[in-house]
Amino acid sequence: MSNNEKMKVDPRIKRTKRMFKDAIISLIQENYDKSKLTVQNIADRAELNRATFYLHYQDIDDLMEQMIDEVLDELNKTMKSPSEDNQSIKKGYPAPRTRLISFLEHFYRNAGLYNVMLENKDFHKRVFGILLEIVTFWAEDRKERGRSFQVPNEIIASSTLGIILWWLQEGTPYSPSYLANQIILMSN
Amino acid sequence: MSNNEKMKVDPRIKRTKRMFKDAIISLIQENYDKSKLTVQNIADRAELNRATFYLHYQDIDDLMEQMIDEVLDELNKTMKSPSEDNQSIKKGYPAPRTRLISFLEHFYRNAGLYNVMLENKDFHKRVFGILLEIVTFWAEDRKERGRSFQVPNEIIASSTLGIILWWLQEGTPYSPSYLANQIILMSN
DNA sequence: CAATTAAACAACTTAATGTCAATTAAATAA
DNA sequence: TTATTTAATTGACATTAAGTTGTTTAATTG
Repeated sequence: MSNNEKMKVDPRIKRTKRMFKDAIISLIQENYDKSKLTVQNIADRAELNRATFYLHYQDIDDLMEQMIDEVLDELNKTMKSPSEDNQSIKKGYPAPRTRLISFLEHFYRNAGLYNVMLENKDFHKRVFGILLEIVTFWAEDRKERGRSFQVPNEIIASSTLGIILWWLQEGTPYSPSYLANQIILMSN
Repeated sequence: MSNNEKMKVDPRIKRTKRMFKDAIISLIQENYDKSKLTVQNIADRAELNRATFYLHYQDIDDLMEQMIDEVLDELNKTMKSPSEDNQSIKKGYPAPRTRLISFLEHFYRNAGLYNVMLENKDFHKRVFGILLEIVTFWAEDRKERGRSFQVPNEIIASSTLGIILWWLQEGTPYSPSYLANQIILMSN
């Protein structure tokens, strides 16, 4: 049985990991100074022993990576299920906008977490990859309708990511659908 | 006499600081793992004593900050002088594009450094501020010519920054002027 | 209940930080 | 050129964090 399957996992482990994750997020959000995060700090905030940390993670980076994997799994799920049983493929062209909105909504819901994690270069790259897929799909859609772009997909994806970064930074001042409109507007 | 004036600075200090800066840049560029940068590493690479580091900097963050200040001073200089004694103000409207190009050229010349430093949140914000100025100036220019925008300046500035980030990440695949064209194209 | 496994805790090793005093070497001004 | 100033070197030391280990306590599961 692959360890990908949902194995029954000891509830103590679930709880412990949840506590470490919550701890690091709250610390980063108030401290703002990731360079002076220590394992001791995290353990203190989680109200767990420092040694327990090493039972689950190699080091702080490892904790971050696991959090990244989780949230990206969730993002991928969000992106796949609701846009495919939508009208998207069947009706033809409301797809791109819907897809972008559900993407943005996921960011909106997890703004605090994303705002922290997008500073991580690796995470940044992976989000860019997902965005590039969206934009490519979108460009093909336009092509079919005879209105192809002059601007490379990478440029559109990276500018969209830039906007999202700023939006999170500023505390998500606009709604996901307004932002989606602005983004679509810019790419025309 | 203000310490703002160019004081004669001991050439030993200049050399030492230069060596620490070069050291940290080269380390980050190969390691890619800023979290495990140590003062000892930096001193080793600089071929200087670790204690000498503390003669000039509080800690690694302080070194980074000083580098940021320097490069932004330079950027500001680049932005001011050449666009103001150009045809810009006199002739009226070749300004915005010229301004953007000289901005991008500065990034192009210092690509390695910027690519490292843009991971720094503070630096990122300051660059965004400069870009916002450029974009605002640019929007006013359009207004005068009766073609105002529907998209907020912040959106344009952040998407431009997103493009620049990606461009640096990929090793500056396009020329500054090509990129400037793409950016201007997108904002229409 | 019995076996298993996680968490707590204390003790310890290693590595990095930050500071200091004494000395050497380089730059500059008289 | 010499004297003076100031930077850099060096080794040492105290402090703090990182990791690891062995043992005890407590929760989970069959």
